[in-house]
Amino acid sequence: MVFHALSDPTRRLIVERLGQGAASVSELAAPLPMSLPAVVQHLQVLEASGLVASEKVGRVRTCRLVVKRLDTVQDWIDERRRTWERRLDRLGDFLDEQARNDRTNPTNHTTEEQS
Amino acid sequence: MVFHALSDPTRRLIVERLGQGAASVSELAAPLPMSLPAVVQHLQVLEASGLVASEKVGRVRTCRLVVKRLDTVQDWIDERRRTWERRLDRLGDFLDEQARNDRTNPTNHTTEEQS
DNA sequence: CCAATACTTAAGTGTGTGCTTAACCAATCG
DNA sequence: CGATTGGTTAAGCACACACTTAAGTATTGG
Repeated sequence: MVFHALSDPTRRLIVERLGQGAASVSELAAPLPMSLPAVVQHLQVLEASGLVASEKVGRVRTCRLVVKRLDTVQDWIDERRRTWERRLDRLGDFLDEQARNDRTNPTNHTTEEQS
Repeated sequence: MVFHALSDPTRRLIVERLGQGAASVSELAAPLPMSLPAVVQHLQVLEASGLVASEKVGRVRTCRLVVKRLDTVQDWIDERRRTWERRLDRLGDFLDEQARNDRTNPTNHTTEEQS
């Protein structure tokens, strides 16, 4: 749900704001060009995703960023990169092998037995 | 657009698949539980976001992952973390200052002048 | 106690998204 | 050639999404 939560520009703005420290719902809503209920709906999505936590004290709900949750995205990205680099390594191995074959058996680019 | 592109599970699957190397449209579609046009639509979103590039040779379109484009997400995440840590630093400074005041002037937790 | 503040809930609306089927086009194969 | 493969285009449909306004509920300050 984290990717979905971050797919909306308004929600990313809210996350950016919360990166600078906790804030109340109306503080978050103030700079945004939409009604307060709309902001609350965004906050619900963010909270459901685990990116934001909040607690109500008196009549004011204070929201904070759950930085740890950013790992979800980070990890996914990292995994893609790792897979990609492993692929390049294998490609390198393949080319090395080809080069070896070329030296021992020029013009034949496979490893199959000769009949 | 990158965040939006990655918000869909099917598109993330496609990116994961392309992480292991380039693939044709039908290769990408084969394991997915939907029609080929649906997959093509996902590929269009991914291509518009810059995460995927493709070129057609003969009648087969080969798609590849643009790993570099993952930086967009990575950078945003990193920036959030940096902001967060700067905030914690400032909080640390504030607490240090308080501790200093506590030692020189116990019971007064502000820095204002005594009248 | 009354009014203002800080949300909260509910209901409705236009638009976007993910998918479908059907028809089509172009390259390749027997 | 005609059939198959690989992909594209178009139209339509159901549901999700980002909002809105209106009406509520607590909490708090005067």
